[in-house]
Amino acid sequence: MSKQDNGCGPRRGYHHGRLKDALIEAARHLVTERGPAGFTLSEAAKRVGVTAGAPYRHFTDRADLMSELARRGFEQFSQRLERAWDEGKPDAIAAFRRMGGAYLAFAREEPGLYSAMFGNVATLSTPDSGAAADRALAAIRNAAAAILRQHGASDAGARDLAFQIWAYSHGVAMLAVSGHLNPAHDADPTRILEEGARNLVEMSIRRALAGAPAPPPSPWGRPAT
Amino acid sequence: MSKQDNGCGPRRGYHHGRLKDALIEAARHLVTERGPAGFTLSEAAKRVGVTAGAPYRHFTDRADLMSELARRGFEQFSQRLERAWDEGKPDAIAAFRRMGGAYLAFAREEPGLYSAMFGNVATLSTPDSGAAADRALAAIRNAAAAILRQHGASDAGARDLAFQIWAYSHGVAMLAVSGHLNPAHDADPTRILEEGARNLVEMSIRRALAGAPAPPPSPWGRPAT
DNA sequence: ACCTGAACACCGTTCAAGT
DNA sequence: ACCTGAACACCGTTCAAGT
Repeated sequence: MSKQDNGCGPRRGYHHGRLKDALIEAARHLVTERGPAGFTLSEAAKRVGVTAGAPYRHFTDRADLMSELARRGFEQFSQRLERAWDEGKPDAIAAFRRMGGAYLAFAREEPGLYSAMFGNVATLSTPDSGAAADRALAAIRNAAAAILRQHGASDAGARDLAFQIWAYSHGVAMLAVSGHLNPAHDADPTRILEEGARNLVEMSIRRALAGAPAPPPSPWGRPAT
Repeated sequence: MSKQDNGCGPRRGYHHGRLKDALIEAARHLVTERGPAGFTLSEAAKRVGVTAGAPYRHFTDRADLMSELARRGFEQFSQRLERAWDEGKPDAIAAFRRMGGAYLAFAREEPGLYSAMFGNVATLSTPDSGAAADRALAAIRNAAAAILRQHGASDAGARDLAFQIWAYSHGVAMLAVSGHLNPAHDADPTRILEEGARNLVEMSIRRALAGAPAPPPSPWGRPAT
């Protein structure tokens, strides 16, 4: 690897060497700077010093590159969630709160990447990126099950709790990233996420301990007696 | 209005007459068919039988049209939420559940429009569309306050509950629309929304009745005793 | 006041030709 | 095997010119 560069910036020789990685890296930067819609294949190619047609040797089209970017995003995302969880130490509740913080932090640090990951259906519905997304959900489900068990409840409701926590985190993250939830308006995303997640978890524990894993569709407001 | 058409399809005379409305209507269809990213100013112009430059007599640019589309979307959205709420009849809980159903139904019936509304920050951050969005949130907050009051609690926590419900509904709606939450995978969006929203509401009532409107940041899992 | 027509820069994509 | 160069259709945007 004497004639090729480090993957960032134009290269010298005729062949690039690591064009695929370099393009994805450039795409990540573009998406961070200008959002998923602002990303352009041509500009990514130009940034790594290559012609507009060159990417088609490595990706079938623009959507394919986006999908690969999303896949890597999900992989990184899952790792950060798992690291924050840290096997549930020192206890499931504390670890779970850390994971919630990591979720929101990722979305806010990389809003473009996060939007690309969860943006369009078609963009990321390749099998690979789907599997990576599943891993993130699995991390949440794993944590939910640990919390229920630690509180002496059956973890039968872990799946539902995980979906609730995921949807809630996603909603808070998206609203925060899109500016609908601003601290100035007395709506600090971190606080909203913490309190709502706590409510979902606590209620889930209560129901599990009450022995009604799937309460029938009755009018709510008070627990089914 | 003898020489102009009904706003859909090509017109006959030199002047269109209702170009602005016709363009927005065409945009709505395009966004429904192909998503917010698939919408093209040129095609909208072509569909209503006008040159590509004509829209610039009514909109400053593509983003301006999108913003106006989002504004109308929010207006419609707010109306549907308010209609579903129906002044809280017959009781706040039942009305609230109806509103949740209306929320999800809107997002699923008009996924493109919903994505456009909540998609990009810059796209809809005009004052007008912001105000329309606020109206939707106000409807939710109003319902939250009614629920708390009906249960003999102070409505001081209505604002927080509204944000929680909104974020949760948004998360479920987005995951459902983007295909991450599919019924086949044992994750029916309607059920997830119902159960989670119920948990948030019930927990909020419990806390309000316990007299702790804003619990301090203590490790959760059990209510602050 | 409202729209056309032509123009410009830019983008996605293809493909024969170069290394 | 990998990239260039030229080409095509398309898009956003501008603007002088038409009605």
